[in-house]
Amino acid sequence: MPINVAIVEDKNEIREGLTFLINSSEGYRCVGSFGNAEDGLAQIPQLKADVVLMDINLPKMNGIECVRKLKTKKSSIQFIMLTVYEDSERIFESLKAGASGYLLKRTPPAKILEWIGDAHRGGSPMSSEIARKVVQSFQKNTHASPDETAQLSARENEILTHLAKGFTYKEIGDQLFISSETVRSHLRRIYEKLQVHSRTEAVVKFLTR
Amino acid sequence: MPINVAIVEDKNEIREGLTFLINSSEGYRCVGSFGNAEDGLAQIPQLKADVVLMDINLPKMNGIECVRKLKTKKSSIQFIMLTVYEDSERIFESLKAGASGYLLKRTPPAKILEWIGDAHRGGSPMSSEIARKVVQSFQKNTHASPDETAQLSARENEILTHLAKGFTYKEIGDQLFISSETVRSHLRRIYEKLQVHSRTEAVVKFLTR
DNA sequence: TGCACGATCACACATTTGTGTGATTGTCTG
DNA sequence: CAGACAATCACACAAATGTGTGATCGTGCA
Repeated sequence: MPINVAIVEDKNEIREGLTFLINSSEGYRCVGSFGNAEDGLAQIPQLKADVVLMDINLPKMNGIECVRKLKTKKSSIQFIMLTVYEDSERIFESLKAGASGYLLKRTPPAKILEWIGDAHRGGSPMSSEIARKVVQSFQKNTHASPDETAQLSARENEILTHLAKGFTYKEIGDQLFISSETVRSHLRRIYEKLQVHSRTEAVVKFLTR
Repeated sequence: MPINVAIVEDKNEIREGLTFLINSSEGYRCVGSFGNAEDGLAQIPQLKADVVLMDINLPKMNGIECVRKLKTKKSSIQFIMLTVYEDSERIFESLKAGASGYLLKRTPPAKILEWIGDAHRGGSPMSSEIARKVVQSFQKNTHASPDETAQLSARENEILTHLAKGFTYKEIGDQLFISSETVRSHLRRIYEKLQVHSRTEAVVKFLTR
């Protein structure tokens, strides 16, 4: 059973090149190719596609929007963005929309087949430049500051976790089977350690740590 | 100028295998190999290493901790985790610690050289199984909920941004040149739209949106 | 054995917040 | 032009929060 691939790409030359590449390779079959997002959106759900190669820059609806819509209809399809854009914004938007891979068009054709297989097996093929951008956002969102939350005891962390869900002292106390006064005691220490003076500040430090 | 590589790996066989692989390849040179994190931590800063291959499971200090410490000392070195662990927790911890790549040990040796080059050129080599885990966390953290924060007006967003920094009503008013009463008015509408009843809940929705 | 420290609880008081009930002004749109 | 709506401000009162100043109990460690 070959891997069924569909293509959405507006440049004829590239689209035909990819179609030829896929059809002439053992184990791969191109089951459809479209020059715009609208056609792809209408036809792809009927095809037995396993993997879709999606260009981002398309005439009307862009490829990211197209993935978003298709993914909600047929979540089993794996989408690989195939594009020239290297900026973080487009990468993240694509991944959020449900794409599992993101490749630059300058990827050598031979590699593309490998990536398609990867995606089909549940991997997330990414050019390593792209992966770096993703990793960086990861590092920014998590690492960054000295992280004072590290000095908190297990119990204090537990309290803070509940605080970060918006519960009042009383509610937290009820859930942890302690009095609200105790919760306040813990909070006092937490504020001291985090050097803050309100729930909100504490929660911000906790969530963005 | 070859790429200088150092290795931290406790299994003699693997360490020697990697050393041989690197030294027998054009353009690569192994400038050091260590059987534990402590030795690596002490020696690597003196070596002119470009890329370090780091095992995670080491006798005393683990590889993630070792990367964290080395990265603060010599941030120009690129670290690639080379391990058997495939669980999200270790992957994320490594990336947060400053690793730029994460490869599974079952990666074919030939590929490893390619990955080292990738890392050296500023990429983030990752086995596609690993990339998938990273992408998934990305999708979870961003996508997900209906995002009620979308309905907020520009001004309301501004207020919320300040609120999320932990300022009191008075402080926010001063910064935006409006009275604290007005801030309270805005907050009232914000709470309504977000369906919450406290600053903390609002901030949580805002930060995790 | 003694002491530091985390976890628990209590009371008091000032401040901040959440919310009900208003009002005024400007802008945009059908 | 009327009506919707965002932005501004005011007053009042109850509830929640922040903080000072205590106490008790258990566990680990020097």
